[in-house]
Amino acid sequence: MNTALIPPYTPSSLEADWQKTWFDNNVFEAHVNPEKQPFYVLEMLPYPSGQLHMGHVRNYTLGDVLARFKRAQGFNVMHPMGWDSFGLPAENAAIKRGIHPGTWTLENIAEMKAVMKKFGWSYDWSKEVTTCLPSYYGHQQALFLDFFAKGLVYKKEALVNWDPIDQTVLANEQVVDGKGWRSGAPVERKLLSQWFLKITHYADALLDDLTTLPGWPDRVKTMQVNWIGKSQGMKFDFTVQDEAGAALDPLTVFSTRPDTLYGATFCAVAPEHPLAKKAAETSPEIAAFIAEASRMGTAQEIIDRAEKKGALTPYVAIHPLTGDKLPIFVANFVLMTYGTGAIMAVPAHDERDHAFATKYNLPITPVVSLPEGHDITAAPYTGDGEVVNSPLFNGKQVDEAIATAIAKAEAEGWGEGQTQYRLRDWGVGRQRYWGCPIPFIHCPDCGVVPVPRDQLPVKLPEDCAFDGAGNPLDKHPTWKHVDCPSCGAKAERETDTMDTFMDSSWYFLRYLCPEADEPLDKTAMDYWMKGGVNQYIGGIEHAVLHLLYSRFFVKALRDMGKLPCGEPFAALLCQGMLIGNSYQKADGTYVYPSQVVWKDGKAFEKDTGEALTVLAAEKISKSKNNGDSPDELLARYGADTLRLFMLFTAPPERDLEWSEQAIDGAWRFLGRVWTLAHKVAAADALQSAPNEALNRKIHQTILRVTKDIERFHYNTMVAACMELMNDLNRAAEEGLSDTVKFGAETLVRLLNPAVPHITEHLWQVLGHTDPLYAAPWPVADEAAAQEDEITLVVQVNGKVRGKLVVPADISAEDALAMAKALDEVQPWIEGKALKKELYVPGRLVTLAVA
RNA sequence: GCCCAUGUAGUCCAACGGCAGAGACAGAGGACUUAAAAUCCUUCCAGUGGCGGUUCGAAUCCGCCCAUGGGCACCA
Repeated sequence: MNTALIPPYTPSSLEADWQKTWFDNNVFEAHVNPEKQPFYVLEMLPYPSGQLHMGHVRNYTLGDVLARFKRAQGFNVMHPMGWDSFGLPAENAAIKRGIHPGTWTLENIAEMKAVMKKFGWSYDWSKEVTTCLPSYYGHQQALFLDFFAKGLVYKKEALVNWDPIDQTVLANEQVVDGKGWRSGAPVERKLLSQWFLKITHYADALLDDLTTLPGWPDRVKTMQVNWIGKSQGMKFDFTVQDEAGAALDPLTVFSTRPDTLYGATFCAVAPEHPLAKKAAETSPEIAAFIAEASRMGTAQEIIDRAEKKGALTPYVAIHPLTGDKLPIFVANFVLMTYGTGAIMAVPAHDERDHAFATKYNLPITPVVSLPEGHDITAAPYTGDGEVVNSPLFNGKQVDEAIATAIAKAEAEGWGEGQTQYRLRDWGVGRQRYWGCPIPFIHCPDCGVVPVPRDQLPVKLPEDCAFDGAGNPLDKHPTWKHVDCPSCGAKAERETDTMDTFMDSSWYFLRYLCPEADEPLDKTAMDYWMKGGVNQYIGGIEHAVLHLLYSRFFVKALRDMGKLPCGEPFAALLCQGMLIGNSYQKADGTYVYPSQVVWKDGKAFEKDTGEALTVLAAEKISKSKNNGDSPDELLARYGADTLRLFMLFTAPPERDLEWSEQAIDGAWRFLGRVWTLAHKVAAADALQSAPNEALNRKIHQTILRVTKDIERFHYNTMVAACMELMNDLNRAAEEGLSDTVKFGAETLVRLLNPAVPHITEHLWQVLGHTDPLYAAPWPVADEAAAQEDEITLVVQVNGKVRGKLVVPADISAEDALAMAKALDEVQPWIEGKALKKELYVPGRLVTLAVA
C-alpha cells in the first residue's frame, strides 16, 4: 500500500469520540454483582488546587492501566475518583482574595474535572465523592459519633503553635523561621484542650498486621514500624529533694535502656513538666528558659535540630541503686508527649544526652564496653556490648541487663517494665473554618453532648468573615449558639473542625455507596471490601500518616461490625515524583520547557533567543514553571501520547524526569503503530505462509506484557511492545502475512490499557466491529512461545570462556559434558582439579577449578 | 537531627546472584524531498556513585562513606 494513503493520526477528535462512546454506554460503571469477582483499583484522591499537574496524570494513568487490564481479564472493576476538598489552601484563598472557600473549591473541582476527562481514565464518575459537601461530611460526623460511643474519642490538653497577634493556631507550614506567616510574630507553644482519636488503642494491631500485607513495599512497612516505635523499657521513680533536702513528689521517668542505669549522670524534664513549673515559681532564670523553649514551635524536626539547652533546677534526684544525687535540668529536647516527660540522662550512650552533657560539662560515664579506639568524650556509643562499671549487671549483655534491671525494680517496688510506643494519639481538632464540624455541643450543665443523629449534618455557615485572625466559626455571630439537646439550656457548638486526614481515612469506603443513607452500606462493603482495596496507588509522601490513619479507621469500623476486613489496602504501589529541570532567565523568572530550544548544548528561549540558565532537576512546581501544563500538552499530543510517556519513561516507583524529547518519542511510536495497522488493514491479500519465529515472538510478547502489567513494570511492558512492533515492521518489509496481521492485532490489544483511544480506533481499522473495551485479554499459546534452541554461556571461575547452542530441554549432565568438551574451555580446566560444576537451566554452565 | 529510599552509556532507563543492553532520547551517517519538516534505514556510546567484604560468579547481597530525594504528627 502507498503510505501516502494512510490518514494522518489526529488524536484530538479520535480521543473525544471514544470518550463519548465510553461515557454514553456507561462502560466503566460498576455494580455489586455476586456472579463476578470484584477488583477495586484506587488512586489517591487529589486536593483540588485547580491545576491538574503531571504528577496526577502519572498517578491516574498507572491506575488506569491496571483497571483496564483487570476488566479485560473479566473482573468486576471498581475504579472511582473524588476530591479531598477541605483544607488550608481554600481558607488562605479566602483571606488573600476574599473569595469564599466553598466557591473557590467547587470552581477548582470543575476545572480539574474537565481536564481529567480528556485523559480517558476509566473512572466510574457516578461514584464521585466530594469531601467538603454535607452529603459526605455529614456521614463523617455520624462516624465520629460512632467512634465516640466506642470510647475512641476524648479531649485532652495538647501543644499547638499559637500566633499571639492573630490569636490563632498555626499549622507547621504556617510557621516560617519561628514566626507566624501573616503576623510575623514569634510563635508560642500553647496548651489547648483538643479532640483526640485513640489510635494507640490499635498500636499493636497496626504493627502486627503489617505482616499480613505482602502487597506493600517493604520500605513503607518499615517506616510504619518505626513510626509506631514499640519499645520495651522501664518506668521508674527517682526520689526528689529540694535544696533544703526535703522530699518532693517522686520523679517518674521512662527509659528504654535501664541497663545503663549506672551511667545516669543527670535527669531532665520537659519545659511543660510539673516539676519545671514548680522550679519556675521561685527561679526567674528557669521561668525565662521555659518561655524561650516555648517559642520553639511544635515540629519534631525543629526540636531535634535545635541546640540542646537546659536550665538547672535546685532539685536533685536520688539514684535508686547508688544513692548518688543527680542534678535535674529542664531541657528543650525532652518531650512532654513521649513517655513521662522526664528522662534519666546517660551521656555515654545517647546522642542527645551526650550533646547536652558536653555543653554543660556534665560527667560522661561509660557503662557498656566501648569498641577499640572509641573516644567517649567525642561521641556516645549506642551499640551493644558487655555492661561494665555496674555492680549489679557487670558481665551481662545489654538485653540481659535490661531484664535484670526491670526484675530488681519490680521486686523492690520502685519501677516496672513497660511497653512504650512512639505513636501518639491523633489530635483531630483544627481551629479553622474549612473542615468538617465536630458534632458536639458544650452545655454548662450537661458538659460535652453529642449532636443527636437526626440533626446531622452540622453544616458550616456560609457567611463567615475570613480575615486570618481567630477561628471564623468561633467569631460567627449566631452559628455556635444553640440549645442543649439534652436539657434545653443555652449552650454552644464545638467550633473546632476535623483534620483533613479524617476525610481521607474513609473516602474509599464511601465511593462504594455514595448515595447510601448510612455512611457505609453493608452489602457494598461486604462485596467490594472483602479483602480490602485490591490495589492502591499514590505518592510515597503518604507512606506514614495517611496510610496509618486509614488503617486505624478500618480496624475501628471492622470492630463496630461495619466492615468485613481489618486492613484497607491489600496492595500498595508508591509512585515516584515528577521532577524537571527549570530554566531561568537573567531577570530570575522561569520559562516553560516548551519554550526552550537547544543549540550546541545550551538552552535559549524560543521567542527571544535569550540564553537560559539550566537548573538541576527538582520537584515540579508552579513557581519554577518546570513542567508544562497538561492542557497545553493535551492539545499538542493528545492523551495517549502523554499516557505512554508517563508509563515508558521511568518505572512507577522511581522519580520521573520531565523531558519534552521523551514525549516526542512516545508520539513517534504511536505514529508507527498507526502506520503499521493501516498498512496491514489495507493489504489486498495476505501471504498465508506461517512465520514461526514471528509467531513465537508474538506469543512471547503476550506473556511478557501480561507479567509486566501484573508486577507494575509498565516501562518494560511498553518496551516489549516496541520490540514486537520493530519485528512486525521488519517482517512486513518482506510481505504482509497472516502472522503479521495477527501480530498487529495482538499489539493493539496489548497496548489498549496504556493507550486506549488509538487502540480502539485501530482495532476497528483492522476490521473489528466489537469494541476493545469489551474484548477479553489475549491469551498466549505457551507451546508456540517456547524457544527450541538456547545459547548457554560457559564460565570458568566466573569468567566467560565459551558459548554453546543447545536444545532448550538439555539435561544438566549433557550441558556439563558439552561445556567441558568445548575447545575454548579446555585450556582453562586442563590438568586442574574441578571444585564445583553447575548448570543453571537455560542460562549457563559454571565450572570452578582450583 | 531522626526514619526511609535512590545512584548503570551524553540522557531516560533494562538486566530470577549468571554474557552489563531490552527499549527510547540525543549525536553521527545515509534514503526520500527543489528545500525543509515529517518519516524510514544504519551506526556510535558505559563497566554500574566511592571504598571494603561475602561468593565459582555482585549492578544485584552485607558494611562504611558520598550525593540526591521523601517523611517527621496542624501542607495535602
